Order: sequence, then C-alpha cells, then structure tokens
Amino acid sequence: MPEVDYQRFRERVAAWQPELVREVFRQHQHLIRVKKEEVALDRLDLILRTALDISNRKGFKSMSVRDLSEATGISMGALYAYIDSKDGLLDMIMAYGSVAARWAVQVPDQVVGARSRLDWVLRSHLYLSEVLLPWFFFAFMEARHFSQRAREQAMGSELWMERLISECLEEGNASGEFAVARPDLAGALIKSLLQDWYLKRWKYRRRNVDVEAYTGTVMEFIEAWVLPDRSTAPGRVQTDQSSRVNHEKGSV
Amino acid sequence: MPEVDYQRFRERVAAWQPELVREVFRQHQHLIRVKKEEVALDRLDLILRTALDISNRKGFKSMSVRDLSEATGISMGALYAYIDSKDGLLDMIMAYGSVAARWAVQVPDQVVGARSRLDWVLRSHLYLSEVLLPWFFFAFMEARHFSQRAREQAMGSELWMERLISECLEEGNASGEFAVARPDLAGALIKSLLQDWYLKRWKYRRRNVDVEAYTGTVMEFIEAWVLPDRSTAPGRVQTDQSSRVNHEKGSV
DNA sequence: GAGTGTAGAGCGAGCGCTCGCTCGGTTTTT
DNA sequence: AAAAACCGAGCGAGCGCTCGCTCTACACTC
Repeated sequence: MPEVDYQRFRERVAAWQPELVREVFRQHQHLIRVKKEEVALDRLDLILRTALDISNRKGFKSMSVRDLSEATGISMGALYAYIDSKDGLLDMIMAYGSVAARWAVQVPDQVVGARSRLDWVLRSHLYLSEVLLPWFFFAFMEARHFSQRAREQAMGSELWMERLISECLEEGNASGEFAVARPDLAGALIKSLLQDWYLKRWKYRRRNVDVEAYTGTVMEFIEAWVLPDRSTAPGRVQTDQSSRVNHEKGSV
Repeated sequence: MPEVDYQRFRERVAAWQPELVREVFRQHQHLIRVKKEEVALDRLDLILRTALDISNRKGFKSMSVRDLSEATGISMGALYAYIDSKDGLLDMIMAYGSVAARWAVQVPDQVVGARSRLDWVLRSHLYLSEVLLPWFFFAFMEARHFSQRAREQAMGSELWMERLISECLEEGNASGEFAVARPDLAGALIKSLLQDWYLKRWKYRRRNVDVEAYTGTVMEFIEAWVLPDRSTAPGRVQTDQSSRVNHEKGSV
C-alpha cells in the first residue's frame, strides 16, 4: 500500500548524499579560501557534521569557534579558511538541509490520488528527518536566532509543507477519499506529529521505537481522522466509499 | 460535555496566580538580598516576566544581564539583589512554571470515567499553556541548556504528562470507552499536539485560531482515533456504548 | 634525482570587545 | 540616623576573528 518504504528511501538518498557537501561548497565558494575542491570537501563535511553535533548539545550560540576547532582537530586559522564567519557557518548548515529537502520531497508524477499523495509526502518527510535528524533538530531549535530574512524563509518553508498536506486533504475531500472538517488546521496538526519524531528522539530511542513503527502509528492516527470510515484494527482494507457512514451533521 | 472550559479555567487561575511570585520568592528567599516581601514581589514579577520575554526572542544565553537591566529599568547592582546569578534566575523561572503546573493540572475527584478524565487532562494542559505561554515556550526551548539535574527533571515531567494520558487511554480500553492500539505511543503523539499550541503560536495567531477553536479541533482529532466508533461531524452525541461497531480485528 | 621556487594549506598567540558579576558610594525609607 | 534599597564604573574571563608565520606538495631546472 505505501508508495515508499524506509529501505527504498535510504537507497535513493544514498545516491545523492555525497553530492550534498559539494553543492554547499560550490554555493559558498566565493567565501571559502581553500581552492582545491577535493581537499575542501572532506573537511567541510567534517566541519558541518561536528558543528551540528555540538550545536545540538549546547546550542549554536554557546558553541565557541574554539570548541569547533578542538572537536574537528582543525586549527582556528585553518577553520576560517572554510568559513567566513560564525554566521556564515550557519548559512552553510542551513543550505545543506535546504538542498536535501529540495532533492527529497518532490512528489513524482506516477503518484496519483489524494491518499497516495498524502502517504508519499508524509513518509518522505519522516524518512528525510530520520536521515538528517541533526539538521532538522538544529533548524527547528535555532530558527529564532536567524536573521530576519532567514527566519522568514524558515517560516515560509514550514507553511509550504503545511499547505502541501492541506492540499492533499482538500483534494481528498473533493474526490470523496477523505472527509475532514478543517483541512487548514488539520495540516498544521499533522505537521506537528511529523515534527515530534525529530524533536523528541531521545524518548522514542529509549522505547525502541524505530522510524517505521513511528510512521506506521502516525499514518494510522491520521487516517483514522481523515478517512470517511474506518476500523481501528491495523491491516484493514476499507478504502472504498461504499462503507461510509452517513453522519448526521445537525445532531445535537 | 467538556469538564471545563477556558473561561472557567481562567477564573480559577486568576485566584491563585498572584500568589505564584510569592511562592517563588519564598522558595528562593535565602538567595535574595532584598528583605521586605512586599517591596520584592513587584520587581521580582517584573524581572521574571521581562526575562521570559527577552529570552523567548533571542534565547536565554544571548540575553545579557545588561539587557535585562535596561529592559526592566533596574540597575545591575539592584538586579543582583534579586537574583544570585544568571543560572539562579533560570531556576526561579523554572520554579514559577513548576508551581503553576502543580496547582493547575491535578484531576479533581468528581471527574470520573476515562473519557472525562482525558478531556480534563488535555484541556487543563492546553489552557494552562495558553495562560503561561511564555513560560511553556521557554521551558521547551531552553531545556537542553539546563544542568543535568534540571534536564532530567524536565524529561521526567514530560514523561509524567504522557503517562497521565496513556493511563487514561488504557483505562478507557479496559472499560470499552476507547479502542486504541498502542496507548504508549498514542500518549506521546497526543502530547505533541498539545505542544504545537505554544511552540507555533505565531502560526495560529496569524490565522485567528484561538485556544478554544484549537482545543476543539484537537479533541475531535484525538477522539476520532481513540473512540471505538465515530462520526466526523462536529457536535455529535454518540457517547454510549450501544452504538459501537463491532470491528473485526483479523480482517486483512 | 637532487636542488629550488612557489602556491596552497595549516597554525595558534593575540587583538578588541562583551560577558557575568562585584563593590564602594549614594539615595530612599522608616 | 540607621537600615534598606539602589546605582554603575570596573574586574577578569571568554568570545569571534586576524595575521605573521610555518609546513607540505609539486613543477621546473640542471
């Protein structure tokens, strides 16, 4: 039934993930003093990973450049050949995830129908946040420290994701696949369920809940709400409209 | 149907809210140089409010004590008569919300039955987070900067709230009021819906969604999942068990 | 293949600045 | 006039960032 599973998603991501740092390097090359691409890529990758790691433990603001220097083993001077400033490092980190998101979540043409599209969008988002967990956590937690321009961009992409979900719901309402009262609010609530996966990871790790189990429960939760009819038992099949209950809107 | 609404909740809170700062003052009196309680309370209240305001805009770490001094109009020296250190200020802020939570969310004895209890717990949490929004936002965003002891306490209270929800669900499963597959995971997911209200406030404010509208939608969302049967129309009445559908667990 | 010039990459002590916090003196209250 | 509260210049530590220098790899000369 699902349009994609985690295993296949990982394989698809593995194909372009090494190119991510290269893309970031090229976007910011005018600010980077290191000339040779092949020399730069490994260390840039190390810098970005380490910066995310330290920032997610003590906050970007609290991470001193000396901390980063010690953790990467790259001297202060050399570090500043890769970044033009601490804020520039933040820009590169954000670019890293933005590029990944752009490459990962576009819905392919062969996925048609509201329910399939919703399934695809939600799963892609969850799976990507699993692969790039440190980045998603960082982007959420540090967003309010961004410059106004960057913050508005972050808010915009949050709203974009929501509208993507809401549009699926509206499309489903129109086709009869779904029956949900407020697609706008529903989109917001569904997004918060996706977010919990990377915001509260410690909780799920402690309980041995993996991304597939989480995704499964979330999809059930959502479908219980948006489908016109349902049975709470997992593995159900009712997707046709014939089994819908004719609910009485006017009842007190 | 609901055990409590926002209006009544506010009235109840208004009765003890002025006593909150007094409680915080007394808990930390040994660290406060200002002797006279009546002199101290107003300024302590101002300090806590302003600190929350600045912290929520630029982060607790980035808020300098000079910022706080200028914003409150209290000189550096006088400020340090109310707080023993910046970390001490953080302790007082956390105490403020902890006391409020303790006073606000205990379930009264007259609320019986799983569905009523769940309703009461969720609404109380949502309403309290509306009244103390700056505190809830602060507690979530700054938790990772706490000392290990404080962080474990925060994690504990997060898990406590979840277990409260999960227990309602389990109780409801046992009594037949609910039929939810994984009460533990469900508790976590439901909590994330409550959290979205204070984490993404800008979004809901922009859409003119108030706390009652949000609460209503969330409660519908949740009940669509946990109730054994449902109708998507708002204002429905089916709460008795006679209308339950006998769902077939084994169906493919 | 040994010697040499050079550009790229790396290094870390030190600069100017802001931070949390203090303390001797002043104003207000009782 | 004593006690309580308030004030803000000044302290050492730590911050982001720089800059004069060294090290390394490789093309070129003889």
